[in-house]
Amino acid sequence: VSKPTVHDIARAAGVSLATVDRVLNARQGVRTATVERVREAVDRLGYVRDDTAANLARQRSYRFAFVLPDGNSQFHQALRAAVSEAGMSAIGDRITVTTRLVPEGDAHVIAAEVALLDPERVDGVAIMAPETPPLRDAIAHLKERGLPVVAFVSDLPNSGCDGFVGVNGRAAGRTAAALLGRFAAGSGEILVVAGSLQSRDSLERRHGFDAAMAEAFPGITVLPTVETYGDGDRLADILSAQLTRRPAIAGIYSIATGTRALVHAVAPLRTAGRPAVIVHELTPFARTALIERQVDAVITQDVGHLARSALRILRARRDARPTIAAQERIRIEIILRENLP
Amino acid sequence: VSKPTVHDIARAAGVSLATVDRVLNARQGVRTATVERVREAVDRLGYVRDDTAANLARQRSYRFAFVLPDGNSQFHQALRAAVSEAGMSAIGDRITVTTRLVPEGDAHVIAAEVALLDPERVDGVAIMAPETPPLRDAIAHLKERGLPVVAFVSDLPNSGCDGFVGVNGRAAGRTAAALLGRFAAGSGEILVVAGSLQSRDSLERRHGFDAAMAEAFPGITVLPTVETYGDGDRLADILSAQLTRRPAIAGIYSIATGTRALVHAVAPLRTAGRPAVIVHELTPFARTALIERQVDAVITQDVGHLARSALRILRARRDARPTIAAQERIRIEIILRENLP
DNA sequence: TTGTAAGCGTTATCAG
DNA sequence: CTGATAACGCTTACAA
Repeated sequence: VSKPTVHDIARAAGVSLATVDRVLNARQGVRTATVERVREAVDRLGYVRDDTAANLARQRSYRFAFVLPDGNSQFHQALRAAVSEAGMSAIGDRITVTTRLVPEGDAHVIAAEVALLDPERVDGVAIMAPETPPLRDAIAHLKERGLPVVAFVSDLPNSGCDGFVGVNGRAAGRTAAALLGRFAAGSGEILVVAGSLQSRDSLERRHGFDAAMAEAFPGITVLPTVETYGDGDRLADILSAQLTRRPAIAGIYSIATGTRALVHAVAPLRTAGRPAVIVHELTPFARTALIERQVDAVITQDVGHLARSALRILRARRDARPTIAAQERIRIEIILRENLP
Repeated sequence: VSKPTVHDIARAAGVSLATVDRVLNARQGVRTATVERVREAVDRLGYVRDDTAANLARQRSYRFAFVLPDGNSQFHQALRAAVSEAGMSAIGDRITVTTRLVPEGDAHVIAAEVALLDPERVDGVAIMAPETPPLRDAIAHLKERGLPVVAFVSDLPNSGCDGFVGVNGRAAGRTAAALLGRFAAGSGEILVVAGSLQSRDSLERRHGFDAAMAEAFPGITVLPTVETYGDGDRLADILSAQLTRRPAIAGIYSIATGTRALVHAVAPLRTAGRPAVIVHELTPFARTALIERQVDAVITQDVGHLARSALRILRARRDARPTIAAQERIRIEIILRENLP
């Protein structure tokens, strides 16, 4: 009662191993009648390909390149660490990962770096970068050469990528709103703070946040975004001014980078957990802030999951196989002090 | 520059394949000097064994058995579906999964079923059942025969299992408390409802819930548990009586089974989302209730992740390999309407 | 104590 | 269009 192999199929269908292999891998050059005969044998015997044997024979190796921003925020660091770790533990599966760091804002340098990827030496690419015309061109160029490309963390909806590994920004913003609206008991004012509001991600979050607030918490007023441009002192000044001048402020939402400065500025002004504070990305800093009750909730995504998922998708694309959708969907996670992993 | 193989090692050490295999697998019958020579070659060339090839040659297959309760709640159904699905997609990795359903409460029948598992025909076992003396004995018996056993969903801390795949019940209860306390704005009364409060899981959740409430929300009173024993009408009566008699009720926590009856009873009595309702396990029913705003949050665990993790751990144990701890940690997930997967 | 050779279940390269 | 036949990297009788 052991599992049927290609030999069994070949015998049952009265053909050779090679022919079985051809229909199994949808190669051409087989008569339709023969294809049918093999197909029939396959599902009569309940054949399933042994992937480990297949991989062994295929001798295929997967060289994947990640293009990541060189930013030195804790989130960026965690992301790079996760990619590198996923790469390490995937080496047993014949996959090797290389990472190219690119300057965060420079569209041309990024595009140039992507264009530099040699389809002879790379089997797939994951890119985390803002979508720009030069980048689109560079990606199109890679795809012409048959390279699978996935958007990583930030979506690239108009670049014809083979997939997006990350979360929906609007939904993430909506989630923050639902939580903060309740934490603020449905009334008062909300301060939204951003290191800078340039990125598409922040904008999407902001849209989702505003929409959900308007729908579910009409009693809440969301104030215009405070942008800090990385200036911690300026932020501290603004915040203390706002918080004393506007006693109705019931919640603060750190929508993008700059969480650290924000928390440092707000923490000394909080009393009995008010105003409520919600931030993005479970970095070491955010974890500490959660434990010390300086932050009430963190909306995050699992960087390990992101990295492993990108690898699985690239490999599947490379093998022209489908992926398990449910396993690859990245969750928008809500972390409180109590369910900290 | 390709990865070295046993052949390379054999050549470098001036011995045969078989000898290399012997020292690689720590088999005896090799002169110490030879062992040394091979060892030297191994780490000079940086050899790492190709596990898939090894498993292929070894013809190793993994037959894993899941012992699951036959309960017909949606959570139980989802769990069984997830196990079966994980089994399906693991068959390419030489893993075959069988499931034995056991009556939920009957310690002796469960133990008997576990004792029935034949170490000749099964390579590992995952068990979801309450911990009882007969079950402990049955597990001890399996482990004597060298079978890996993991506790699934419910921990079996005193049975000497090789691992636990699931979440910490106290932490789950704490999470519910943190959320419900805030949703209730920190004051008022909380009703805790349970289909029945027998199970260890419910007790752990309740302990965590009470502890976290007392710590963080002194202004909240948690009322004694209402047990319903599956009687929906009785529950509806109790709830409507309580809710009219006690206007201070600000939140309801469905701690275990019986969510369905609870939501049906409470929904018509809710106004403007008060009292807040939190339940466990993201079943199809809970999902609908979330969407229709009859429930405010669901504390859950990913059943697909549970099943796949159990499989990975059993396989690793069987191969005497370590597991990636971070990947196997099951998260306590908080699901709102906005971050519904 | 060591070596030889035949697999494991696929895929790939040739001829026919 | 189809079929032998040789890999892939490792394990494992069986011999020496």
